[in-house]
Amino acid sequence: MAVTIRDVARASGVHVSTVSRAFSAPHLVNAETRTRVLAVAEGLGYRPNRAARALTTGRTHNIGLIVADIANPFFPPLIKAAQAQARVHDYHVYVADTDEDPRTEEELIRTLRRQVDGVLLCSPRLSNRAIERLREDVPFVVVNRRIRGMPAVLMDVGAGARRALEHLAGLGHRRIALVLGPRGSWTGRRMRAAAAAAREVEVVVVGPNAPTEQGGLAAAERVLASGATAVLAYNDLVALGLIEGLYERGVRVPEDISVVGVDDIGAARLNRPKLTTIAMPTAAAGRIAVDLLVQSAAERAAPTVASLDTELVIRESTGPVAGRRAAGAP
Amino acid sequence: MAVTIRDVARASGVHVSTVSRAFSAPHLVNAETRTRVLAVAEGLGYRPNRAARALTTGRTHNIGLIVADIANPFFPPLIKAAQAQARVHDYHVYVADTDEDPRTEEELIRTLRRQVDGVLLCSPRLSNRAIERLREDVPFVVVNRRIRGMPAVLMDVGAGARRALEHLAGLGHRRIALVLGPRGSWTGRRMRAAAAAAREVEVVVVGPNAPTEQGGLAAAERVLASGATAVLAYNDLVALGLIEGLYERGVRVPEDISVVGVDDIGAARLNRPKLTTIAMPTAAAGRIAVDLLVQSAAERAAPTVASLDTELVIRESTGPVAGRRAAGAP
DNA sequence: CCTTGGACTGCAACCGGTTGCACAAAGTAT
DNA sequence: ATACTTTGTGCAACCGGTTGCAGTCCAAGG
Repeated sequence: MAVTIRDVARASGVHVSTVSRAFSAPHLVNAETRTRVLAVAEGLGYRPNRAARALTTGRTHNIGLIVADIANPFFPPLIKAAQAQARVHDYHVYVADTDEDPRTEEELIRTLRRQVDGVLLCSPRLSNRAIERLREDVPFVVVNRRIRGMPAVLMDVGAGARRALEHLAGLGHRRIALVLGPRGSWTGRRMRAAAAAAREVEVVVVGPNAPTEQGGLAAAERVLASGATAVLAYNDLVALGLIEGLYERGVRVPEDISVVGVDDIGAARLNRPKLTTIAMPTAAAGRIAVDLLVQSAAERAAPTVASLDTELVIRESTGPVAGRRAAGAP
Repeated sequence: MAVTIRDVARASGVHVSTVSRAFSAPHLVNAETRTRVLAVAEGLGYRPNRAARALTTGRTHNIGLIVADIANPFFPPLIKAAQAQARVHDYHVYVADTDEDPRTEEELIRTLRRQVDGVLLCSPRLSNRAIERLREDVPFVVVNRRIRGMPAVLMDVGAGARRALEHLAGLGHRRIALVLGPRGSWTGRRMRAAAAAAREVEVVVVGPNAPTEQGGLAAAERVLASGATAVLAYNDLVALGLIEGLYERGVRVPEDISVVGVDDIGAARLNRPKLTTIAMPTAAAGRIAVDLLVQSAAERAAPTVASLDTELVIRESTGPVAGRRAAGAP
């Protein structure tokens, strides 16, 4: 059916092992033999069968990319970058979605385990303990989670949150609601820590919530009840949902309440008011995570942790606190 | 290293072939032998190696999913659904992004060819001829493209565009700009056909454009020059970019110009004004496409073409033509 | 001239499963 | 009791590559 290494060997009058080496160990074969073999292979449209190769070498040249929700706009740029970078290393990427469910996540890792050289775990919902157990079976690189002894790519939301709180404080806000996402989220904890350390502002926590527009929408009531004049939301979806919920209740953003999101998804730029948000370097994270994975699959280097900077992008959803504005414009 | 079928065979006192059959041909093995073997396998944490299995059976249980741009919000719901449905059939999904480049697309298909049982081509940029040539090597299912003799999942944008034009005509619009996407797009052609067939409205074509916010933004000038009072955009991103561009020029939506998008991406609901748009059943398309692929890989049935309905979702970006409104509210 | 070593290439085992075939045991028809 | 099925299992070849080992050829060194 498909053209195999034996077809190439026959057509070029050498043994299969020579063909094999022409592809995967060029220095072991005579230069002109090699070019001849490659030419024949090209002519026949031969491509090595990766499954067969994986069987002997133990390297599949596949990586698994596991995310909680592909449709969450935070992930696609990361997936895109990871997939592109994987191609650079001649790797293919399995993408799998856990639907935010830790059990699905674990099962996914188990089935993927033997078909990949490593797994990229993006904002995993699994416990540290579970992840450490599974790591016996397959190398991991985690994104936005810190697990000791495990390579990771972190985005510095803590610093971003700090800057956001300063920004809000500078606008005169003194009581700020932190609208969190799912329980046990690493980024959520970083935001919480930043909030706890903040001087001059008082932070009230609202949550946990679903990390979606719905979650934000549902949190609107409690945000109003909290008496906060500004909000730092778990992510942009929550922020946008929240703005929608506030709007429905006749509360204006930023006139009545300021809102800051996290991620800088496309909709943050498109929405009106345009969202002030902490931009996450998702594409860079995807690229670097793949590099770490490929590298950690190849060598036994010490696990690297990359920390990427975030950036506060100030747009239209934040403004001076209501009282101050009135005072400023007599 | 990893536990293999031989480990299981040894531990349960049977031959490897019996273990193999316990998994993949249950009816050929004694019921109690089978349960014993499965129990041992479970205890050892055995999972069959798919690469090895693929080698003999010729079925990889992988499918390739090729899209032009993962980050384009049209695709993630489709990818998510496809991936979930694949799991139902015990398939894994490679996701690959062509960056809108036909050459990349072709190369991707070539490298994936032997590692998958079939490829899902979503809104391919490749020519029909090229696709027909490649199909010798691997079964395809195409989404939003019609190629004779090839299974396909189509979303009926034509009907959607017709309804959108009727909706606009009903609001008094007589001159409508059709802001297209990339040259040679199937959905673009359907929209064009629907526009050409429209009675009572005059349609002017603006394009081609990039299928992105940038494309829409860049088209704003030409839309204004066209003298149209309403716009049907290639997709929601273009529509949102266009609205932004109009807004920058002091033109209001829907007060001055009405805009209809296509896709119903998340941002369409979040944007203000909320976008009137033709909702595409992307999740259903992903699910059905996988079913067709799995089925066409298994049997040699006649290629099926599934056509899915679209729905016009009327929100806030469309309204009565400016003159009429004035007349209606004296 | 013989030895040594390097550069190539072939041979064959092996990776982890699947599957056609042979065969034994048990059940059924005659 | 004999012949014929049926059922369950083992044997071994095979899928398409990789790789350690051995053998050949030739150039350089002694």
